[in-house]
Amino acid sequence: MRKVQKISESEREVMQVIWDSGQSLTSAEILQALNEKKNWKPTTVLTFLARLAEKGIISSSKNGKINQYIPLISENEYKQFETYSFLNTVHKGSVKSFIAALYEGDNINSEEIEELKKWFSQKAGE
Amino acid sequence: MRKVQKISESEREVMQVIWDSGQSLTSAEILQALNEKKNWKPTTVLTFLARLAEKGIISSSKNGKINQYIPLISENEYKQFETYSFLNTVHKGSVKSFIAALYEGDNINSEEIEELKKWFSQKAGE
DNA sequence: TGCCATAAACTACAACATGTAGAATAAAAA
DNA sequence: TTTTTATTCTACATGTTGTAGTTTATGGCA
Repeated sequence: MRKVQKISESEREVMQVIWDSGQSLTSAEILQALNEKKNWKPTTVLTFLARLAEKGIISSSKNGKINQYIPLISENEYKQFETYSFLNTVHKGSVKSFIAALYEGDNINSEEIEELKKWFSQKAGE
Repeated sequence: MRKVQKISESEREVMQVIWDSGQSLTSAEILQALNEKKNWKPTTVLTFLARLAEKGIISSSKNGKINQYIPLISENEYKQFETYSFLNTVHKGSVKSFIAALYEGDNINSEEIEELKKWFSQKAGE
């Protein structure tokens, strides 16, 4: 995973469309997918795409006059990057601190705890 | 926990001093504590303190001409807030997605997993 | 009691991020 | 060749952040 840069909320929404599609998309396709939820002008979305390219998150390749946009990093890779930064800045790198915050803040319920217990048991055995 | 606002990196460093002290501090005390690591002018730190007060993270009460700065939310409460926002924006609220990102990104080692397993066993029994 | 040191408040400003989109350009279609 | 249209450039207001000088208020001291 090369040097990733953080993306903004709007950029994240654009990426979600691209990641969800599982393939490369044209701006028209991206526009259409965003159409329902967002009220962005086409050029606005194009700006986001340009910025995502600058940030090294996607690349665009021209096919005639139409661009194909393809992710350079997967959603998972990006999440890993964000998770890692978050853990370090807010929790000084401590996973335990993170889990404790979830627990104390009631952001995790007993089902999730059960699930995680299973998950940990399994992983720990590997 | 009232409506908390996110704080910047520098503001976080100032808060760390206050939180670590476990009591209310004067700006002089804060300055001194920051002195070793940071090269901030006194007024710079005062600006951070003012912004922290605006953001509702601390309050200052005047005692003569000297201010006492005291946290309005604890470090844990703040971490809970940040953790909650992070989980929602990056992981769509899924704890499992978070843990998976940690695991896949090699941000958690087997000792930590062991530790968390214990932690979960204990918590789940409560 | 009036002056002075000093703590705090106010003001300032550059750099960057973000949302927003019009204007210009390039290239395909008619 | 003219027209349509996708993409690139340019622009700009607003907000955040780091940084700190200037002004004001106030308690201590002469």
